[in-house]
Amino acid sequence: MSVTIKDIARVAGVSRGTVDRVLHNRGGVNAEVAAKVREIAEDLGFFPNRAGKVLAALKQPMTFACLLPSIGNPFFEDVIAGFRIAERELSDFGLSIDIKEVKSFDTETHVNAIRELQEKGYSALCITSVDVPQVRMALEKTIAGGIPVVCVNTDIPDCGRLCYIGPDYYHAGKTAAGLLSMISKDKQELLILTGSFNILGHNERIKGFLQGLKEKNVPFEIVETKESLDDDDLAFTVTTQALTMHRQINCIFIAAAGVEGACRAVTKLKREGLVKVLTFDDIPSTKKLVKKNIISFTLCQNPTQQGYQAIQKLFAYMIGNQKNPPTDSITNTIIKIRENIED
Amino acid sequence: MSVTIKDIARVAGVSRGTVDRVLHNRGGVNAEVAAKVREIAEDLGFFPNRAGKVLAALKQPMTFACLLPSIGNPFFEDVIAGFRIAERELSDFGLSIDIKEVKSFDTETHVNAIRELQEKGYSALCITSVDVPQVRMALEKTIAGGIPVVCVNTDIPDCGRLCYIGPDYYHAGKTAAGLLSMISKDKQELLILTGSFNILGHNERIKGFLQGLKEKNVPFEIVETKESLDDDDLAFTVTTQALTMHRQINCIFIAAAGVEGACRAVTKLKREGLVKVLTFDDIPSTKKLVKKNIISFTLCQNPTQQGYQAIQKLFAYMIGNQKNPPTDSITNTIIKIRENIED
DNA sequence: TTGAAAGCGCTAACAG
DNA sequence: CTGTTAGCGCTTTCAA
Repeated sequence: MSVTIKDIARVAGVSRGTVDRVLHNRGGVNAEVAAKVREIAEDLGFFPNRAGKVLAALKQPMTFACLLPSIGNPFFEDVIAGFRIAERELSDFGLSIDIKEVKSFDTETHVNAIRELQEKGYSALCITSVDVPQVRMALEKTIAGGIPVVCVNTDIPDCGRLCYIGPDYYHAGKTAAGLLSMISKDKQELLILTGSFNILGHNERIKGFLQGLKEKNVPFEIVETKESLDDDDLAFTVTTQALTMHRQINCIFIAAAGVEGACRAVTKLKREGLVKVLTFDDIPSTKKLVKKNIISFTLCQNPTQQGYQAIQKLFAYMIGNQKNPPTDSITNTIIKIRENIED
Repeated sequence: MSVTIKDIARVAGVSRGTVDRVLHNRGGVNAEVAAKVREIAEDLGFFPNRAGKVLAALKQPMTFACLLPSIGNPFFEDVIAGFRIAERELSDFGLSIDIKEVKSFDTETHVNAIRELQEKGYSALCITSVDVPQVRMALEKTIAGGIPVVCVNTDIPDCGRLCYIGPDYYHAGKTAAGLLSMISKDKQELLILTGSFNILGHNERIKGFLQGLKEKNVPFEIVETKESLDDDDLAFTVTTQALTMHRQINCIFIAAAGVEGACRAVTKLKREGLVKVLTFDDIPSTKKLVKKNIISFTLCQNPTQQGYQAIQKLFAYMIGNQKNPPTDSITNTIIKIRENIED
């Protein structure tokens, strides 16, 4: 049995209330007494018991708010699923979760959403947003107001967030290059399709991909680079144009959404098998295309784990689990081909 | 705030003690009263609060025993790491873990180990063993004696175990075939290296691999099939022999341990690049060989997760988390190449 | 500035 | 057969 505040109180010759006050820096304790208590706690190797804390905390239930640019983006469904799993597991520890969904990565929308959540008095925030000054400032203010924040899927460094849970985009791009170098030794005539030139993650994937090709000595040429704005119809249009104009294209690297649209163009032009398609994530439409062999492989980032871990880490922090202080958690780059796409 | 036994007691007009007795089928309660309590609990949607249970359970701390054939097999180090992570997380819920390591899959050793653990009075067992009648009987007896059992990594069905946590070996073999079909269209002249013809998992991997090749219409011939007994030196010997006798071999499928030995043979005979090597798991020596491009890819099964989940599930069951009754959990088939081997 | 006590939800020991 | 009570570790409130 491990050491409790009761033990500390006994050894220090004070009451449990006093120990509690000291350990939470709640003030109103004689400095000498406080020092003594702290020393004893240290000596005895005291760690608060989570079960006790949780039980006591039940009187003031917690609610976390999650902000996601998920409207119209199926990718986030799995992140939300992760949130919900964690919520269910932690529900009888007094936790509940509200999810605020917005459309797109528009700065103003995000800033407003963050303000709104701050004002509503949530216990903590879990957000996917954009790393721009306005958002960062809004977050800094929230955090200064005592509301901890974790970033999921997209990091916003230097705003005082607790930690980041999500993928390493650059590395994922590089892995795509590694795999491509295994499945083909030909010169790669590339069509690069990105969501937006303004989104860091997409750019990082492309950078990693090109760097990986260089390191692997894969001969390649970038025939075209296009934005899809994560829209399937636009992706269809630009892909059709590119494939028609440049018959030599034999590989499409899709750094973002728009996968279904681009693949529609490939099949419409009857280029299946002639053009390799490399993608990210495994939303339902992408899964289907992997199964149909239109997509060679897709690199996934464990969205459900991201959501799950974010909530768990936040909760552990709130409850004061000092054994595991929050640290960044980079999700693995998971290679999926036809055979393991349903895992 | 959710419904508690206190609520049930109040509504039923009985004491909390009685409710507790009914809910735990501990007997000694008037049948009518019991029925009424049960009905009310059902109506109110009662789920016991884990924090409360855990706190009360602290008076009788639990110890789980884990049985692993891990001596001399580095694969299990990650499984053990998973055990330890779970133990740390659950330590202030009163859990501790003892690990019993044995060498090899010898039946008698396992039966004796199981008997020993049973007699030592552990709260529950978490085992990796062999699916043979003697072991199954030993487990049935343990379970009948009230000690729940989960199987990790290797299943032993029909013995009354709570659940299985581990890979789908057949499926992993099939995935290897899928990947191979992507990286090479040539006829595959195969050397198949297995650990033992008696170990189900190894056989399943081979079956899945061959079935996968057929489905993908990959032309192939099995030049040789050899046992390594999971021993690197033996693997080196048989691989050297096979590669020397049959110069046409261009692909080695290693269904078990012995990876380092087989690869040593490949480099010694200067066949790197000419012979593709396909392996499973990512023990340190395998990682190195993937980085050196000797191994084309290796298929992993998340051993750390296996260990972690096994303990978590067992604990959840013991504490009576009725929201998630224990179910099998098949770990993903994780493809690792040079670029993501360090994930 | 400090102590004492109540209570979070549950279990178990003891009375009756 | 059933109720009462104490207590798991912690927080919080009320007194002093």
